[in-house]
Amino acid sequence: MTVRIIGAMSLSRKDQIKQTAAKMFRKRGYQATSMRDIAKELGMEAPSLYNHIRSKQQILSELLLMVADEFTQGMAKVKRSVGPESAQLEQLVKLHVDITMEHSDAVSLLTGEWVHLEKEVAEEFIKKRDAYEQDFRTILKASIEKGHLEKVDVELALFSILSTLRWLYSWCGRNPEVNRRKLEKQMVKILLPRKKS
Amino acid sequence: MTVRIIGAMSLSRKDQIKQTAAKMFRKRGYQATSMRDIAKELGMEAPSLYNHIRSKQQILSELLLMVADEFTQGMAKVKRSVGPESAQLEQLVKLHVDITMEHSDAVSLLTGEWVHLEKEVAEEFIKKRDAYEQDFRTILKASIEKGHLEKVDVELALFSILSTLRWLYSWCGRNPEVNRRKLEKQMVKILLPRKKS
DNA sequence: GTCTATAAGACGATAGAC
DNA sequence: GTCTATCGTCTTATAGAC
Repeated sequence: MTVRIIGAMSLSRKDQIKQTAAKMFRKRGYQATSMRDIAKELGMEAPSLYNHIRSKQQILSELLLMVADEFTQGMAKVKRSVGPESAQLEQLVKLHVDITMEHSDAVSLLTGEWVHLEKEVAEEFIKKRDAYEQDFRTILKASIEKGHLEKVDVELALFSILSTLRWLYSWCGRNPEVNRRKLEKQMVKILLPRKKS
Repeated sequence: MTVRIIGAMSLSRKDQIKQTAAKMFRKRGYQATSMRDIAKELGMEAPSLYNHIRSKQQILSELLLMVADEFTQGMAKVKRSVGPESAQLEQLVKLHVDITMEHSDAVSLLTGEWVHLEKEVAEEFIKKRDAYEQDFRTILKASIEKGHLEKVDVELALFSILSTLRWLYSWCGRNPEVNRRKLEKQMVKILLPRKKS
């Protein structure tokens, strides 16, 4: 049951479990984290977890699909926005910074732990990831073709940008005092080198 | 026993095991790959593996330390080279491309699977990784200060460059026909934007 | 909603025959 | 050097008392 307290939000037991699991999956990996480990961290016994979740797999899939949906919805909003593609690219960098700072543990699972999803959920996840990358590619390509960005190989530039954005969570982990605005600004400068005219 | 055949190199049984394990660790992760899985892939029974290796952990640590040493030695060679730092940076990009194409499965383990190393080996690995990054930082910093590169935040630029180079293995996995020279050239262009004068 | 007890099986690794 | 048999431990998950 969800309980609200004035000035703060008390998480439901299920959300506590998911949050704790995310932190442990991030540190040790999904397979190396047992239900006993998660329970112990929460001060309870492993079987008690099953009163709140159906399986260990459900924890992972809900975490990953939640973040994937955040990215999908963010991309939809960017696509609806008016203005040049170069401005949309800046919005995408900000989207990554925002989601990463909001859900850094869950975001950290996007890179390596999704392989432990069972077949059906894995397919759903990959579908969403590929659609996101395709949208990103379209915007980047248009921006380069219109001469807003340096002329480089689109695929390799996309790869480089996404590689950096995917690893942002480790940057935020090492620099917890990071200022969101400054980070966004520097990231845009490094990842989206404007064409000199 | 190692056997040489004219025109080809026959791997020792131990190297066969390491190579097969690397491929499976890459695809499913260290923890999710059992000794039985590895043995089956090689057409043998799990206990037979122990005639060639001492433990599953030994396979992982030898793979990771081998690649780490490749990077350490490559960096030493770059540091010994004469010429401007901007040229040294280009050599580093080429170093990553070379090692990644030569040992792509083992390289893929550098990003996520090193966390499964046992304490002592993990510390050795981290020490080497940190030393490598420190050398990279020194060269990058000098290059920016001397005005060879665009003026950007050194730490964030380093983070971005290493993020992309670390993920190169997945690029090579998806583009197997990739031309090494072209890849190096494009990487330099994207990662090391020269200052316009 | 939490517990204890336990099922049913996978794991890494060893012993010892051949 | 490979096998079969097996040890001891850990795993996810369930049953049922409270």
